[in-house]
Amino acid sequence: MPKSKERCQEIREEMRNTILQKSLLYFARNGFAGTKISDLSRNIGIAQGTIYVYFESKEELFREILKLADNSQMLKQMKKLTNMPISAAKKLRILSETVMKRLEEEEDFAAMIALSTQMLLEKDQASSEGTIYQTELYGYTAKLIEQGQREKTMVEESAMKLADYYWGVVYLYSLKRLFTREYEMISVEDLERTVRKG
Amino acid sequence: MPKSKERCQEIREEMRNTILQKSLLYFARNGFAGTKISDLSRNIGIAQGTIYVYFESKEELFREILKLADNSQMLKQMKKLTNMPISAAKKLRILSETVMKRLEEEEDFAAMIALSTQMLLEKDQASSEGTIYQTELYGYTAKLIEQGQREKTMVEESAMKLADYYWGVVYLYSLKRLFTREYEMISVEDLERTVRKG
Amino acid sequence: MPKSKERCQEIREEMRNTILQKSLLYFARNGFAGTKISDLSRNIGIAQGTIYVYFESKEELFREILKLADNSQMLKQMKKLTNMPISAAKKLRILSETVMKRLEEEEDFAAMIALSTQMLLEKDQASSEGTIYQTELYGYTAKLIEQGQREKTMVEESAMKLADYYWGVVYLYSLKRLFTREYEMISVEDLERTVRKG
Amino acid sequence: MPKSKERCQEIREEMRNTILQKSLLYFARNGFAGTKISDLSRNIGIAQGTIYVYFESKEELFREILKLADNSQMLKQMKKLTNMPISAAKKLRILSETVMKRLEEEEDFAAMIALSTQMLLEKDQASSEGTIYQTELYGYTAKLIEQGQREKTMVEESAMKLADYYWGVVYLYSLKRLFTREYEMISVEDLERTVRKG
DNA sequence: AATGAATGAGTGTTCATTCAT
DNA sequence: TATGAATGAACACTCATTCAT
Repeated sequence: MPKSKERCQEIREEMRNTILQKSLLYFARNGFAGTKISDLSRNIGIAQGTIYVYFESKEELFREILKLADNSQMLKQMKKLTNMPISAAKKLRILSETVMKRLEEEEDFAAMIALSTQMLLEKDQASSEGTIYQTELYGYTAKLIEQGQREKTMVEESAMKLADYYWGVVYLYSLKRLFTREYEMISVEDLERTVRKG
Repeated sequence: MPKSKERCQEIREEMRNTILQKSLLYFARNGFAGTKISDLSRNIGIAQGTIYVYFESKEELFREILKLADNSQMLKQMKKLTNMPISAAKKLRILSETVMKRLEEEEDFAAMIALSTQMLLEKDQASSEGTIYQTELYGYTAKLIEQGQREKTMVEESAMKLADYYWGVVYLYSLKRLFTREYEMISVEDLERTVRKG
Repeated sequence: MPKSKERCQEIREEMRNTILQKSLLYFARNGFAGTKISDLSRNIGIAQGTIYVYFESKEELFREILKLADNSQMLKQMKKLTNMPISAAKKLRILSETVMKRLEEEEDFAAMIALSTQMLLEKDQASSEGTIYQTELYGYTAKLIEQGQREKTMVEESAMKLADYYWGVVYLYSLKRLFTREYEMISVEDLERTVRKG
Repeated sequence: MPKSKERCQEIREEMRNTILQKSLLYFARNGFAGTKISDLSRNIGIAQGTIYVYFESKEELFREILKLADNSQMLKQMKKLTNMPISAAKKLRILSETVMKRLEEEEDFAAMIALSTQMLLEKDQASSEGTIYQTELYGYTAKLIEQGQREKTMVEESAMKLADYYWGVVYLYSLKRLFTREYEMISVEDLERTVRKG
């Protein structure tokens, strides 16, 4: 009596997601070289071999995690925000509140930010796949800042540099979220001061 | 012409420093797990065995590097700054200018900041040796901020949190300095906005 | 309509034989170590687990295959041949024609020869089960050759050595049959020259 | 005091050859899949890691062994033999005596024949590198046989098929040499009967 | 002191086998 | 009974460390 094909597929998908999600956190905290398959599998609660049922190698697993960490969701929100008929200051507030809330509530979000920003940092090659969304995200943020500059609410400097600064600080507090138990999260206002005028 | 004892000692000291300095950069860029002794020694231009003439193990080498990265020099400047009879805003300017200048000019400084901040992040145990100075540095910075708060030039929030934020941003741009070839460094004003009032 | 016990048994027997026959070829081509259960089951067109319904282990499956490859049929023919009142030369011709015909027509025969001869080669221990028939076959062939030596049609050398030579060449062309697509099969006369006098 | 570059190179060459030679026998006897690096290194009397100092992988080691087993020496002799002003029968005798003598005296020769013939068998792709010499060897042997056919001393059949048969028998007795302790080696005359007329 | 070949414990990966469905 | 996902022991390979030179 063979298992139903559908149920099988379902189980596979479930396990694959479990591995991806747990690995996301593990890799974000320990880095690629610092992650041992033996530790990782123990952490997930499966046998080492099981990982290789779903992924060809440690490297492939890592690459798949980076795809997850592409922040396409964040990007989608940014696009929507861009087209809204409100002031840049208000847009920034919405963005910052969303980001800080997710950072607090979702450990995975922090891990995704951490990993994708690290990739952006460590690789000068613009070709790396997982970073397309990231740089696009920066682009939209820069546009938001430019609007703010026209409205005299944002600092008069290279918008791209400021966008990079803003998301850099988000990266910084993603690291804090991931590594330290007790820490003081900065406020939305603190984050906004990276780009806001007086 | 036998070498004098002193000359011998001198040569030893020289090699030891070369190893430490080159390793500092290598570890800062690749992390502890990501650094192979084989790669490291090739990068330094010596044989693998030579490292073990000067250091007992990879771990000991790393610990010695962390000692180097203790930023005692920065701390000394902070202490001096604290006692100067000038406004907090001016003190902050002096500090920020020094930091940004060193960041630009000395790659080693960036590496030291990167490593010591990472240690602070990754280890919740306050006991870790290399981080004493670091936290002391934060303490002095908090005092500076508190002065600024009394003088109404600094943001009215937990001074320790703000100090942490300030040095966090310094860490962020240390990473940029270490990893990316082309990047826009933030200005002293950008850095100061982490703690300064409008 | 519940299946009858017999029908059930029949189906079992059928599957078991399918596995044995397909495995025979697979093992003959890839060797024991070179055969993966995953590849083998894919080749047969069943799930990996199914093999373990019929056989306890890879080793047991291999042992069962060797039993199949015992060439008892060949041996029976040899016995019959031995007692026939004809010249050794004629007997040899009948044997050789049968062998070469089966080699050409039945891939399984080639696989059986290949596996059983390999066992004979690789194991010095005469105790190994699957090789009893084989050595018996060699014995009867030696007798045939001895008759030929008396009749002056066979080479005057150790009959056992010549029998071994004869079947060695059969093994050789079993390998060709198994591994190469395009090859020239030797003729019956070529084979017979291993033992026949000019 | 660094080791002299020359001595170092020498030591490396020596160890590399030891590994190659010992592995040749091990692979010939156990096949690629049946050879474990752990067993192999124990057999050689070195640590597992040492193999990877000299070869990138088990596969590369095997490829290098196949290059060794290319029988270029045998080929050279064949070329010389071809041009000698003597009868094909005499050439065949010289060839056969050389081959049988080496088979008896040099276990490595048997291993080389075994491995290179197996490669020839298992790979239909004519592109495989290690088999160039082998097929060339067959070509020269076929020429020798053709000369014999003109001189009426060799069997009147496809010369290439006969050459293949001749070397097939050599392969067969290489296997016996490698696998069995006590065996009767065929005589030079036995071997020659593969191609010689009455 | 400096070297780099050799080592073997430790890591990534495979594969025969099990087991819930 | 048949399945194929899950397992973990065994295997290939790496790398921090040692040691003869």
